[in-house]
Amino acid sequence: MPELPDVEIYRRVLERHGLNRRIAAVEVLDVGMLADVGPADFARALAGDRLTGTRRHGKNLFARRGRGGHLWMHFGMTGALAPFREDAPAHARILYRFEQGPHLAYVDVRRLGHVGLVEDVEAWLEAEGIGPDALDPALTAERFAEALGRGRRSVKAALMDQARIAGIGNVYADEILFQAGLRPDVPVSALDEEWRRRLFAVMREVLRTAVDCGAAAERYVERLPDDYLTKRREKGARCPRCDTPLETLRIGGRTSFYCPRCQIDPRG
DNA sequence: CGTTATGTTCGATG
DNA sequence: GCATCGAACATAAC
Repeated sequence: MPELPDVEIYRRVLERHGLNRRIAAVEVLDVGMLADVGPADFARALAGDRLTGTRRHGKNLFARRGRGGHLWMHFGMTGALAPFREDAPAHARILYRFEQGPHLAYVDVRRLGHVGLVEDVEAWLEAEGIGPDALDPALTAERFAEALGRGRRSVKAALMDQARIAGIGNVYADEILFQAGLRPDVPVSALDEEWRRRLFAVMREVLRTAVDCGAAAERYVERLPDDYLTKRREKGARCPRCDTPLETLRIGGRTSFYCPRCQIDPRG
């Protein structure tokens, strides 16, 4: 589930296994994953180099290269970064081989992710139109409130808009709205400052909790608090708080789970 | 076979 | 101009 918490875990994987080690070779097993760079240039840029630092912004992961510039990864819907020693994991698309294992594999079943080279991260984020990271300490409640906007757009669509706040996807948007007690289809124009502050605090809490529970790990969902909606994301499930059957909505082509009793529309 | 799935982008439509 | 909707991308699981 590569949303912010999952990508944060991959950042830690990269930090732990990929930093300051000489890259012996890069194997591009699927050229289609590369964005704006050919396999030969990509491999040549990294082979012999070292990664000297990591950074995550929203769902994007960057690794600083010793020679300058950065390696960039986006995980799409099914991407992951996994260490391996002998055989590469199933659906591995790019292998980063170090002189001694473990090596790292960029894995992506559906191949909707992208990998490439980025020179200047700040300039790249600006050019891509990506908003402030949801967990950036510099993101204040005031900036968050402003970023949500004031239009007719639904609060869920706004939360998932990477140009406004970067890092939230379908699953965590539903969780944040459940924990905040807000229906997903409420237009942002209906949110007063108090609701915006509440949404901000809940967003931080939910994302931090997901990271702390080891997002992206096998069966990490089980470690989430019992009152988390994410544990019940399936048809016919009931609200973890009041046992009311959950309902679904389609917003932006994606399914939204919500509790019709615990989540309200501030307009009444 | 049909439906759905954590993301993003693009073209069409309101 | 802005927001929304469906389709597309590609693959697996139920």
